[in-house]
Amino acid sequence: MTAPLISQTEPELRTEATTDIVGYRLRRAQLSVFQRFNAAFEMLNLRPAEYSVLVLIADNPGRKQTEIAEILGIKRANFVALVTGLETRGLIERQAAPGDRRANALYLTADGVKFLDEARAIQDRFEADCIARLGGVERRDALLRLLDTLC
Amino acid sequence: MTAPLISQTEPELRTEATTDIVGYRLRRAQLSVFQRFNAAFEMLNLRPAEYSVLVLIADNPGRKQTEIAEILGIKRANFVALVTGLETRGLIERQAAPGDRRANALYLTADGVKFLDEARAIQDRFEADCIARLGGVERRDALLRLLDTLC
DNA sequence: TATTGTTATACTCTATAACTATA
DNA sequence: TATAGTTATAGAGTATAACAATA
Repeated sequence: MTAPLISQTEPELRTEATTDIVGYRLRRAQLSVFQRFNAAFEMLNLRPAEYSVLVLIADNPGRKQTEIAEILGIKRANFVALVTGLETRGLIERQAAPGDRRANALYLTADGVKFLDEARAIQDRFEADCIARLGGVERRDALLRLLDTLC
Repeated sequence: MTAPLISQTEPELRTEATTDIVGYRLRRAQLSVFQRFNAAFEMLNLRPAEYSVLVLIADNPGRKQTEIAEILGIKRANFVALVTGLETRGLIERQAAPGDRRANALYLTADGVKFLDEARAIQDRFEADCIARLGGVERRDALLRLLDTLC
């Protein structure tokens, strides 16, 4: 019922004032999910942001770098290295944007399409695991709605 | 009902495949909450991790550096600079730990206690704002439960 | 031998300023 | 003059290895 007055092992720390806080729990959950994501994508050597970029390019071929970066909240200066990395791996291409010679239009390569097929399969399994942990699709949707109110 | 076949402004990007994902929404919500936290604590010049450290020391005076660091998931090597920063500001003290001359026992100073009073007041208002955004304490609790399943 | 605090180091992510070529 | 991409740079946060003092 109550804690023993004298603990024989290490006395527990009082953590409620720090841990019963929305921001703290959000951070811990996000770190945990990203760690599992990185483990799942270790063989593909793909970061969460890189996965998002590939999917966005696949679903919106020919868009400019800045457009893709903006959606993900990545500064265009920091987006350069990310795009260069994916291009060096042969997954995407920078092409001349029609009508604006300053801009790069982004496209998946054939290798990028194949690679993304694998990545999407892994992500689908990963998302299914998240949904299972949450206790079903309804609870996943409830979580997303709650998270949106915090943005 | 449906989108116009020809858009007169910028055609919208398809983002569902990236944005309807637990990890992505978690990251966006966490960044948003931390940005507001940092804005609220700008006048106190206090980071989220620093606030947590002060609260943990206040509620567990005399604990060793490693104990506090472990709870927050901070490597003890990285914890040194954080503790030194708070000590340099006169908010906490490293004292000799009784019974173990290797360890530092952490305590709030008198200034630290006063400072933490202010910080706690700000945090209480901040948490109340989070609860209001979420739509009440029940929904906040529901969110925390859902987040825990992901850890 | 193992642990505490520490230093050094490196890698990621993020933020800003400034340059170039185009618009 | 403004914008797209780029470079350089600096600051957080995080990770590992290694050392001295102590257990």
